[in-house]
This record gives sequence, C-alpha cells and structure tokens, in this order.
Amino acid sequence: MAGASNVRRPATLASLAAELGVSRTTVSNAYNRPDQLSAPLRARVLEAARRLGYPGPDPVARSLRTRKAGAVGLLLTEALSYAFRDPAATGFLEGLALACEQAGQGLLLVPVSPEQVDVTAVHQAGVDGFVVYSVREDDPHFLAVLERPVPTVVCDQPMSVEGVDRVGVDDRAGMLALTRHLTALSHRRVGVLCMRLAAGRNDGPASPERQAAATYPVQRERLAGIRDGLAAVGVDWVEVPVHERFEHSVDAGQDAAAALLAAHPEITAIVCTSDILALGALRHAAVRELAVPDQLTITGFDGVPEAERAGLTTVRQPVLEKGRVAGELLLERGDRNRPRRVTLPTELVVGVTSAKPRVDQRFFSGW
Amino acid sequence: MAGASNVRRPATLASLAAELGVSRTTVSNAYNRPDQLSAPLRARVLEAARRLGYPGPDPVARSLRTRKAGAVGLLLTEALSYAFRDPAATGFLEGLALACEQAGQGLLLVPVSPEQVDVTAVHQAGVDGFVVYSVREDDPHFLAVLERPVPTVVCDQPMSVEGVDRVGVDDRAGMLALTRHLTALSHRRVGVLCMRLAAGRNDGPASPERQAAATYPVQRERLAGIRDGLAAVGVDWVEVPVHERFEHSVDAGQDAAAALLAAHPEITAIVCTSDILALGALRHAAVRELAVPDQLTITGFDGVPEAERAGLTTVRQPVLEKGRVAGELLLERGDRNRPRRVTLPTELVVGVTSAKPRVDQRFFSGW
DNA sequence: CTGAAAGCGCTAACAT
DNA sequence: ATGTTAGCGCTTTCAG
Repeated sequence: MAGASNVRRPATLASLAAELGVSRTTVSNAYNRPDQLSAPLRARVLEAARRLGYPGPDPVARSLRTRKAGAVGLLLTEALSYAFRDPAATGFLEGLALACEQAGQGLLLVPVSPEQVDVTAVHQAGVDGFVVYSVREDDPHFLAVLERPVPTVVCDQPMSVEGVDRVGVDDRAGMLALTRHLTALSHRRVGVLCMRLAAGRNDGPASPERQAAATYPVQRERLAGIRDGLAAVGVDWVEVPVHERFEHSVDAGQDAAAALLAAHPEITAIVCTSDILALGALRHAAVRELAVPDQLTITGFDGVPEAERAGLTTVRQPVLEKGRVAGELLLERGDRNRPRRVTLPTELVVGVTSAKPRVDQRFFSGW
Repeated sequence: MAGASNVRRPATLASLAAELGVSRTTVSNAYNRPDQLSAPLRARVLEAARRLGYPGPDPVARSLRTRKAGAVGLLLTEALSYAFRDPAATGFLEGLALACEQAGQGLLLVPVSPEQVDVTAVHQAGVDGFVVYSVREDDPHFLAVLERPVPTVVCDQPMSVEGVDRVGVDDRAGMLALTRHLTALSHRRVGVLCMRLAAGRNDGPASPERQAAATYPVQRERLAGIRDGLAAVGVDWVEVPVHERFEHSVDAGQDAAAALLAAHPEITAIVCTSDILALGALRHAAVRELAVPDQLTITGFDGVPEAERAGLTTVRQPVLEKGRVAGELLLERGDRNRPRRVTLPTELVVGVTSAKPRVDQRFFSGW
C-alpha cells in the first residue's frame, strides 16, 4: 500500500518506460502479455511500477484503444434505487448479475430519473451493450439506447425493434390462464388493479382511452389476457372496472383496492397485474375484515417470494432466469446477425386466495 | 431510429466535421456547449449527425479526455448476485443507488468471484471512485482497489486505511447492548451463530484461534460485543460455543442451530450475528417444537424487514442510510484532504423472541 | 524478445 | 462564434 493511493496520478505507462529505459510496448506487455518478455525483465518492470506508484494501465485509455469497456449497461424504468425494492426486479437483477460475473463483465446501473428527459446518462455510459428492463416504449432513455451503436437486449418488450434481442414471458397467455381459473370458479364480476400504463400520473380508474394508449407493454398485455379470458365467458371488457396506480407498492395496492371496492361493491374478485398490488389488496381485505377467498378472491402476477408465503393465487414467471438469459443473449452473441427472441414459460399457481364466490351472494351470475 | 443501430461504428466526430466542412471543436460544441455556436449551425450539425448515423461523442474517448468516468464502482465480498439476495445488502445498495442517481453517476457492480484471486475486474473498471462493502481485510480485490488512484470509501471496516473514507456502525457496541439485554434477563448459558470469519470454509465450531484470526471485521466486532457483555456478568468467553457458517442463508442458520443445540443442549439463548441466521435458528426451533422465547431465546443483528415481521429481538442498523452516506462521502468530497469517518447509530429492538429463561430449567445459574 | 510508429475519438486552451 | 493545436494513456501491427 505505497502512499500512492489517492495521489493525483503521477506515473503513466510512458513515464515508467522512460524511467526504465525500455519501450512502452514492453511495459504494456508486462501487464497484458507476460509471455512476451523475459521473466526478469517483467519483474523489473513490475518492481519499478510499485516503486513509482504506477497503478497499472489506465482502464479508460485501454478501453478506448481496444474498443471494449468490459461492462454492460442496465436501463431501468424507475429510479435506480427502486430496483432494489421491487422483488421481481431484484430477481431479474440477480440473474443478470450472475450472467455478467460469469463472463467477467461489470454491470453498470445507468442513473435515470423517470419523468426526466435528460438522457446524457445513457450517452455517458461506457459499456459494450445494454439491457433494457421493462420500460415504456416511448421512453426517451430507451430511444437513446437504441441510438448507441452497441448490441441491446430488451426485456418484456413485445414490440419488435430492428436488430434487437428480446427476452420475456407471454404475459397475455399467463393472465389468460389465470382468468380462466377464475371464470371456471364462476367469477363474473371482476375488478382489476394495474400498474402505471403510460406516461403521466393517473391514480384511479383507467378509462378505455387510457388503456388503449398504454405504453407499458407488460401492463397492456396482462390486461389483454384478462380481457380475453372474460370475453370467453361473455363478459364485456368495457364493464370491467380497471384502477391504475402510479406507484408500485403494497400501500398503493391497498389504497387502490379500497377505491375499487368502494366504487364497485358487487365485485367478487380483484385481479391485480402484480403481486405487490395484490399484497396490498389482501391488506385492505384484512383491514375491512373481508374473508379471502370466501367473500373476495384476490390474485396477483409474478410469483415473488412474499406472495408465495402469503399463499397468493398468481402467475409465476421465472424472473431470475429472465435476467440470466438477458445477460447471455448480450454476452454470448456469437456472430449471428439475426436477433433472437426468447419467451420463457409462466405457471399458474393456485393458492389460498381464490375460490368460488359465495353462492348466496346476491349478485351471483348477475351479468 | 435510422438503421444505424448495431452497425460497426462508421461515423466519428472528426469525420462528421470533415463532411460538414467545419472543425471538430464545432461539432463537439454542438453536443457539449450549445451556447458556443449559432443555433442554425448547431441544427445543421445535428441533422448531419442523424443522417450519417453518428451516435454522438464516444463516452470512452470523452472519459479519457476529461478524466471522468461518470460512475462509481462497487466492490462486494460475495458473488455479485448475492447482493440481491441478502436484504441487508439490498438496503445498502438502495441507499447507494439513491446517492448515485442524485449525482447523476452510474453505479458499476464489479464482478468478483470470491475465493478467486483474479483482480483484473478491478483494474478494468472505468470508475471515478470505489465503494467497498464489507469485505475481508486481506481480500485481494480490496487491495487492488486501494492501489487504484481514485477515492475510496469502505463500509464496515474498522481498520483504518490511509486516506480512505469510512462509514459504518459500531457493531461491537450494538452487540454489547443486545447482550446486556440478555444478561439482564439472566441468561448465562449462551451459544453463538456467526457468519464467515475468514478465508477458508469452516462449517462448525469456531475455535478461539479461528476467532482470533478473523478477517471479516464486522463478524469480529460483533463477537467482541457479545464477549464484552458476557464478561460483565462473569461468563468466560472460552466457555461460549461459537458456530460458524460459510454460507449466509436461512438454511445455513437452521442447520447451524441444530448443530449448536445438539452439542450444547444446556443453552438458553442463541445469539446470531445476523438476522438471516437467526431466522434459520427460529425455523429450527419451530421444527424441534422448542417454544421461543419460553424454552429458547433467539436474537439477530441488522433489523431487516423479514426479521421485523418475525418479531425478532435484534439490533437495527440503518442500512439504507449507510449506503447513502457511502455514496455521498465519495461523490461530495469537496477538496478536503482529511479522510472522514462516519459512524451511524444502532438501536436495540426487543421483539418477542427473547425472554427470561425458564426458572425450572435445571441449568439455571449453573455456571 | 524488444522497439518505433500510428492512432483509438475526443476535449480544451488558446487563438482568430 | 469558429478553428488550430495538443495531447488524454494506451495497444498494436510491423520491423528488427
């Protein structure tokens, strides 16, 4: 630990070479190609480096020269810190990190403030490729990423972007399976809680127009799955109340469930587009002393650990796997030219929060 | 989205300038100092850029020139992916990410395989500084970070390293407070579960030698706190069984608790150096149908959400705050020269897992 | 096995 | 308001 730490960089490869009376190549080789010079000479170089406090080749200069940054960038919709609070995102990150560390690549979390159009952070990122996690289709940061001349893989983005790999699950089919489960239980009066659908804050009912204009593909697809499932039993989608929340948190879910039930007390089932929202709905039911599933069925989506512990009926998706595949797609891309699309399977998990609506309920088979 | 994405970089700032018949400076200014050139000229430059598929100044080249990478590196003990599984680490990361995004800096997760001596990843990292999270004092990656001529802040590292900032909590004092709580409840026969103490796998009792050679400062300090607390009531530390686990997981805690109680059935309290281990111990107690806290007291450390839900008696530390301070220390370092040390407070949380040992227990006040 | 030459792509004084 | 001049620190053919 020579006192070199924290000193304004004094030594450079060139100065070291000069000091030793050898060429820069030789010093470079001492670090990068040990087999290209004699052991004693190499030892001399390294010793001199230590003595002069030379910390080894500058990574940025090397990157410029080699055109390799040794890192992949991750772009997230939300504020960076959110990624560590959302269990689904955390699982994805774990898988992605796994792939990166296996390939010896760093993972750069790109700092984006949502609802902010400053995309310099994307331009600033010294990375060899990007992973884009579940962002709005018209997100300016996303667009900025697409401008960068590096490979990119998007996650949960059904939209087909030229030359970009994609990994995701079939959200629509997953939600369809869940909805069938509910209709098989004879639910007809269903209410929906969903996450942010598009830019602009909307905490409350999501009008058909708002739904049609949804730019978060995941939410759009999940709603479509519910719609399909209900259509199959003759329930018209325009009759189904959909409540949207800007924040994605248990609190928001609780609040939304309260609003939904207040406006539509006849509902027998609340379908949530995420487990987090469903957990909030469960909490609201507990507060209101509504028996789940006897008086009210509640379902989620994702299959996060908390939901599993709560016995939530939900659709499980392999989040960790999704992250790993995203990383592999980016890092192991041979010289293939055709972009790849990977769709991972989902699984309906029937927990203890769904059951037949009570027959004595006056609205049964009403619609 | 001109077809430029994914095409081998064709255009450069220089080529654009040539094409337009202006100087490189002008093009550079068009991007970096819009006020330094006329609006029409700037528009022309940007238009030409779009037409030629020029993605804007290369971030790596810019970094080399400006000596700023726009990112901070994070070094973790464990495999990168572990950080997303450990709730204490997750909280820390959230705080750190918060500080980074506020400063518009990226956060680069440096890929290190533990038990691997390849530190090239540290050399490769294009960052303006490092945050080191709870690593072994002799970790080669850590040492490599210290060689890099960039500011560094270490977390939970009591060891004083020249010129390096530090943030952490007083683990020893926190554990002392907890232990006093236990001795006040008249516990004397205590067993301890701890995390990895040093390099090399050891799943089982940690001998006094092993304890003395501990290189994970956090674990060392927490054990010291217990020792101090017990010494105050005359309990000799060498009589206290300490079990170590390499893996940090609920399963490991459960397993360790089983081993500890099998070897020392007289124990009235299990003190764990982390909540995760304590959660495992609780699970073991449940399996064995040992009543907690009546037949057995179990305590943790950290104050993670899961522990709170379980009503665990523990020591809460402000993990998010710790991450935020780490980031701020690194990013807001004015031109101060003296390194700063910040010690955050801990708080004893008395839950429902600690109580007086049953008086009828035959070992009471035995030692 | 070692050295000389040629940039990687960009920004920042300092002129003009 | 725009151009000229110098590198940032390194790697990499290609000769010796």
